[in-house]
Amino acid sequence: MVLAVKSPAELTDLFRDRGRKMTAQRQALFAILHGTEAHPTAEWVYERARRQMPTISLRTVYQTLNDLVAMGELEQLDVGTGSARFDPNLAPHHHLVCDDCGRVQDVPVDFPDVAVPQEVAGGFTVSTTEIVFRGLCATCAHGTRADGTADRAPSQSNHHPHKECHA
Amino acid sequence: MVLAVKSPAELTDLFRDRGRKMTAQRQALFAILHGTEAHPTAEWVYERARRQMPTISLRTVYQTLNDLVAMGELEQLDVGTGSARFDPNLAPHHHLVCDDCGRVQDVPVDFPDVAVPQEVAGGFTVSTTEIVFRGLCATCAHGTRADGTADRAPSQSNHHPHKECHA
DNA sequence: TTGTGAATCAGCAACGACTGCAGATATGGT
DNA sequence: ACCATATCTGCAGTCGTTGCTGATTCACAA
Ligand SMILES: [Mn+2]
Ligand SMILES: [Mn+2]
Ligand SMILES: [Zn+2]
Ligand SMILES: [Zn+2]
Repeated sequence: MVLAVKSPAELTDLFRDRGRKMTAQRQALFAILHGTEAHPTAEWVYERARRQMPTISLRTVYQTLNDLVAMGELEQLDVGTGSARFDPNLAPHHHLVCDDCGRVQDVPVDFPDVAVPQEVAGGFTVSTTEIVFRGLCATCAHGTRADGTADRAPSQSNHHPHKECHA
Repeated sequence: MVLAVKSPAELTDLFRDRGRKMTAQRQALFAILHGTEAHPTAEWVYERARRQMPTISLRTVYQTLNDLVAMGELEQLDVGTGSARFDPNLAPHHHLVCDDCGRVQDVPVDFPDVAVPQEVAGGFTVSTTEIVFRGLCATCAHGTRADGTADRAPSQSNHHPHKECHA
């Protein structure tokens, strides 16, 4: 575990400080987020929340996740797996992404030499640097046959993540 | 200009070699792709194609772009700007992305030191490394006021690219 | 407690990007 | 010219996400 989102109590205070109300829905979502160190999608958070609160709406999950992102308590990433991932790790870091199942794993390593040389920047002002390493996770790599062909959708697959493969 | 997609004639040969037919639609699209070194979206290619061939369908544009990607003559990237970008530059390189207008610019620089250390890889097999530098392009940076606030949608804007800002 | 107004929620329609489908059309070898 | 089939067009459908709106709930005060 590297760094998780703040505790439900702390997030509650943050919301209250901003003059916002506290609701059972937010409490439930805060607890779920605090209990995971993965990179969940909105849909995954929704499924989790529904277990405790069957009437919660997907709309509210998106709303709350967006609020937390706007407050800087959660980061949103788009690694091209179809839906946005929400990252509780606020420390600067990079990611490994499985091309097959969509699993996302932190790479808490700093690469100080990575910078855009003046001559190619063309007036661009760089504020963030995101590195995505793509490949196969340990689980998906095992599905490779001796002849090198994979037993799963190969190149431009839609790589729909397997259930629970939201890490 | 770093590297453009192959000429219409060469692409035609490639298609014919694979037993595929040549059509006016493909010819038009090949010409458009060969004439741009930017990172166009399917929609942008469609608008261009429509000028010469008003009846061409967006479906055909997607089809052809997908075909070229499958043949390795074009690369597809998702930099989180809403729609896929198609990249005629097949040489390994990275990208600068404007958070405001969505402009994409090549960074033809190799960073040999960027690798995932064994201890954090967790069994992952890395096949590609993509670096995205985010910030503001020269044009969008000019819209900043003296007090530091921007005159455009700030943080979580939908960053709809300006028209023609497809570079 | 009870009242009040604003914040929030649930549900559903709509949206943008993209794909599946099927009937119409065009290609290229004979 | 003829035919088999690759391709094209148009449209419906999917997926992730957001807009809208009436109903509900919270926070605070009377
Ligand atoms: Mn992360
Ligand atoms: Mn490029
Ligand atoms: Zn995997
Ligand atoms: Zn810009």
